[in-house]
Amino acid sequence: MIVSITDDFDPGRIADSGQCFRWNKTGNGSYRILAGKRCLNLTALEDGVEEGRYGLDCGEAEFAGFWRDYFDLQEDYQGIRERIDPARDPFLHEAMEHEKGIRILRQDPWEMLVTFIISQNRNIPAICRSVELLAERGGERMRDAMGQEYYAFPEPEAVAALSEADLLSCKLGYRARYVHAAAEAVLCGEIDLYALKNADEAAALSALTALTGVGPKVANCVSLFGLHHTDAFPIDVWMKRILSEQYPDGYPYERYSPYNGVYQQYMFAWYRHRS
DNA sequence: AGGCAGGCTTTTA
DNA sequence: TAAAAGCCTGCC
Repeated sequence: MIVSITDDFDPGRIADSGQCFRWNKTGNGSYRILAGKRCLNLTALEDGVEEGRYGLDCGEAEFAGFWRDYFDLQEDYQGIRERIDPARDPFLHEAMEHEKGIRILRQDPWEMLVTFIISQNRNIPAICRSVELLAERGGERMRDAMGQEYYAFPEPEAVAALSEADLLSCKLGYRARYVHAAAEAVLCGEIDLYALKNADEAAALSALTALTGVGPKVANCVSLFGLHHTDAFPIDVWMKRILSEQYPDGYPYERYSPYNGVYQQYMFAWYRHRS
């Protein structure tokens, strides 16, 4: 099917934003997107008809039932950008001008929990490789609409069933036991990730950080990318630099609520591209 | 109590 | 060799 997207939407910037690790570039303006058990092949159409047209290898029902929500298409990102006064916050304004097109995907909380546990102390290529290896070890083998093979993201049951050697072979290192513990915690009901979607932000963060290997940074990433709590504000080494360099007198969290996490994404991406 | 140093697997530049 | 979307443990 073909879809027209008029609001901010730049697949290249989303793929590069560090919120998803299973978007593979397959051509000029084309991406193969894996999410949970699903796969979507997306291509930007340069047919001169109008801007923002994309070809998708799924039908209307699949799009309406899953992908529209996944891309957060009901949200108005242009409106979120326009809340910022350029004179009052020139750095954020500059970041948004350069990184326009980023959206906060509505990804699966379990997938985000495991992915961001894996992310700690690693760079993006290494994270992608480990996630892919984990999917190969524990995920169901699937075929997309074109018959191409891929692996679903493994369910908690499958991850819990993997041996320590299996997990170590995914290049997880010391994170292997954290991933296994997270699977056990979900299985035994120690944490209910889906219930956290409706919990308030503080409750979600404290439930997440109670898990072994999950600190404030990972918990905020899971909250922002997996629970779609748009006020969650992950602070990593890059954001620490941004906050100290650009906001020495403090960052206006209150003023930017409830979209702190969205603004964080623009700043994070821009700071990395600029330096 | 709360802050801080050191260690941790592996990959990448 | 240092750094990478960090966290845990032990020590003070």
